[in-house]
Amino acid sequence: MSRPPETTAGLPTEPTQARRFGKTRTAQSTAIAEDYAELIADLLASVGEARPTDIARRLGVSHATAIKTVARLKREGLATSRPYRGVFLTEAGEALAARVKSRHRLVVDLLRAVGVPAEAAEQDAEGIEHHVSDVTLAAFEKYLRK
Amino acid sequence: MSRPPETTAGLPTEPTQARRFGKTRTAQSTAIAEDYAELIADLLASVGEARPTDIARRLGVSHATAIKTVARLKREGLATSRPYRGVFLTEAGEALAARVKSRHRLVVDLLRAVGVPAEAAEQDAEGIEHHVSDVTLAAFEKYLRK
DNA sequence: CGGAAAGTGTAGCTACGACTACAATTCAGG
DNA sequence: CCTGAATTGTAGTCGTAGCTACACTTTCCG
Ligand SMILES: [Mn+2]
Ligand SMILES: [Mn+2]
Ligand SMILES: [Mn+2]
Ligand SMILES: [Mn+2]
Repeated sequence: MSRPPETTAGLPTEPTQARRFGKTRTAQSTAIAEDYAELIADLLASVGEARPTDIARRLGVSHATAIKTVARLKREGLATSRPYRGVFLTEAGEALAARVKSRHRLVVDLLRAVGVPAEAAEQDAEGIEHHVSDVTLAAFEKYLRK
Repeated sequence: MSRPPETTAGLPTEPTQARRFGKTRTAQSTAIAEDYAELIADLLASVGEARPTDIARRLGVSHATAIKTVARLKREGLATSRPYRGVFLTEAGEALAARVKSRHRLVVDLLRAVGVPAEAAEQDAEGIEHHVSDVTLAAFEKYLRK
């Protein structure tokens, strides 16, 4: 019943390290979808509609890029849209947006709690949020409650 | 002397949000270079050489992928290598590796300090480390010292 | 109500990072 | 020393995410 060690000579074991890097790569591929979902939900809630141009302006990309990525979200069952109408989220898309939003808040709160200035916390959270596992998230919550 | 507001109706202001997303995108494009630099430095220190196959195994990618990315590091002045010899780091590459390594450690330490279990901390740090600004890093250090 | 402006969509390009398949080189055992 | 295994390198393909340029709708005003 002995498992292989997780580290040798300072370095983690090969399979362990490969798994970690692999998960990080996966997270990066979902990061964009998550940001789009969150932003679309925010726009729908605050403006009432999510137009490709608005999405593009918010993200700081060209409208062509935004439209292409929305097409990917549609392919993945997260969004819907019809030509010259705004973008909407499917149930799956809304669920994702909700999860992402709460994660975003939690990460910002944790950063603030350990003394990170507001603007840096907001900035860094935008990237960090996509790499925080559920286990870590739970630890953040527990820490913040105390 | 009045600056434009950073938020309106819950959402950050357009230019603010666009800047944040843009920085996150940049961070993601440098993340891979950072991990390669850190790993090559570790291999050089612990094994004495950094072979493409070893790099590939550690990262969990094919050797072809590793070789191509090393080529990019060379193009960017971070690494050197000659056919069928191992990979080495330039001064710039070593400097990057050192910075990345200390950041990695700090992020893990911070996560552990707020109660994240060891393996989750290691896993998540691998992604988070690329999105932690100097300001946040300084805050982490200060928090850990107390 | 008819344009012009704004918004939307498409085409075609680049760069990156991943892969497989195959070619070339190095290196160890016999 | 020579030959086969391991390593290294290269070619070609895919998907994602950017961009600009251009075409097509919609919408808003005069
Ligand atoms: Mn984000
Ligand atoms: Mn976010
Ligand atoms: Mn990393
Ligand atoms: Mn790292």
